[in-house]
Amino acid sequence: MGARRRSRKPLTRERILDAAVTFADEHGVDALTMRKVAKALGAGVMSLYNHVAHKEEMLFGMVDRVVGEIEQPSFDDDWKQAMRDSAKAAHTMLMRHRWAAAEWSRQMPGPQRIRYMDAILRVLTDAGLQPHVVYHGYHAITMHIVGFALQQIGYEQVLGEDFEQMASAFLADLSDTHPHMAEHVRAHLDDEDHGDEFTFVLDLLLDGLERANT
Amino acid sequence: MGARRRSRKPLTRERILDAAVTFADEHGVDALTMRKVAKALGAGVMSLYNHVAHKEEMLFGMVDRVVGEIEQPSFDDDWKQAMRDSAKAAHTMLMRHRWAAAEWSRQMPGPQRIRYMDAILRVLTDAGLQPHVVYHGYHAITMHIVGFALQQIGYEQVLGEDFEQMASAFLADLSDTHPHMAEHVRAHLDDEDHGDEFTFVLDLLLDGLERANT
DNA sequence: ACCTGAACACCGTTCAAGT
DNA sequence: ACCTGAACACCGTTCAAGT
Repeated sequence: MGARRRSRKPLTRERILDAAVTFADEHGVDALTMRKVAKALGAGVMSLYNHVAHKEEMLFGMVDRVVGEIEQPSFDDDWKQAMRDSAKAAHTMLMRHRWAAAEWSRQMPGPQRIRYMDAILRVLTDAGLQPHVVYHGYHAITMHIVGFALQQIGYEQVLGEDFEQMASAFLADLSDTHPHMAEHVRAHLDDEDHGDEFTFVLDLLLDGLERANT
Repeated sequence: MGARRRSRKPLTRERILDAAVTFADEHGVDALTMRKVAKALGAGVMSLYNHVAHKEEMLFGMVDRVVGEIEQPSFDDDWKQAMRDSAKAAHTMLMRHRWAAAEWSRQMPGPQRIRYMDAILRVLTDAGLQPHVVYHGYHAITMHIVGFALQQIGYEQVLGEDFEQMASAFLADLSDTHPHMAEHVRAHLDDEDHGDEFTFVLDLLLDGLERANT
């Protein structure tokens, strides 16, 4: 132990994306730096540029790489169940790579995301939904997946701060001026039943799509 | 004309946020720099720090400022119509300030956003929806608003690039390997009926909430 | 073909000094 | 109380040089 250089293997786009994803998982995407990725690989900064065009393109590759971790939906199951499982898998991935949801919404689709989209569109099409319902459904579902992850991550981030005492003072203030908001925050705090909010809203969408098809 | 210093008025948080929003609207949030905001105001960089804590806090203020531009929903109309109008107003704002949707999902709610949330929660509550439906409904609706804006902005950004010729080459490739995806892209390109996708999915949600209430 | 250090043109922010 | 320039510790990326 104690060796400084990380590896003798040659640098690769693959290895760079790996290191970058690991770093972002651990330290957040804001702390992600070309210099730090290089260091994690025991290479000079400029060596990275032989395999990625620039930082933004590296981020593009990173998102696409983690999207590839989502397992494909089943084409045999009940379509709604297949969608629920696939959405859940996507959600789990976005919670594992907490930077990925924001980046997903910033970057263009790469090969893995195109493959993912194609699979979802196929499930909806095979379910017998009309083209315009498939079209809207695809957007509604992916929006829900990414949007929900973004919101949950933001919410959990707040919880990480000086929350316990802040919350009650905040609620006291709020109760006078914004009663509905205060009630909503309270509901968040006693996080009881809404444990499966993700599925609740997803089902709202799936049922809605089914009904819109008639 | 030709005066370099922008103004003799003293620096204010208000004026700083104004300048920053205007700059971000024009040049995008990536190009937004403390130095450039200062220059736009004819002030030294460090003067900004007398009124905002740091760049991140300035961005927080910027989002909250533009959220304040969304007009409050009506409490008299049919609740669904009120929600549709309010969602439309929010969407229009997010299209006017194209950086705002991404920032909305990154920043904590400020005073204006709390006021906005409270109003929406009130509409849903007054509609007679059960607490857990209000709770889920609020999230589903705001998720749709922000998520839709993010997706539309991303999509329009792609269109701005070397698209016309790229699209057909891209489609040819795609048709073989990802037929459903190719079909979806084609549907996007003939942007016919889906003109009101935003409302279509929103109505899916509103109807779903109503039904979930029984 | 791949790797790299030096250098450039930027950043956000600290600090100490001004009024 | 507000303003500011100089300085610090970083960035991403260009370039020219190495193998």
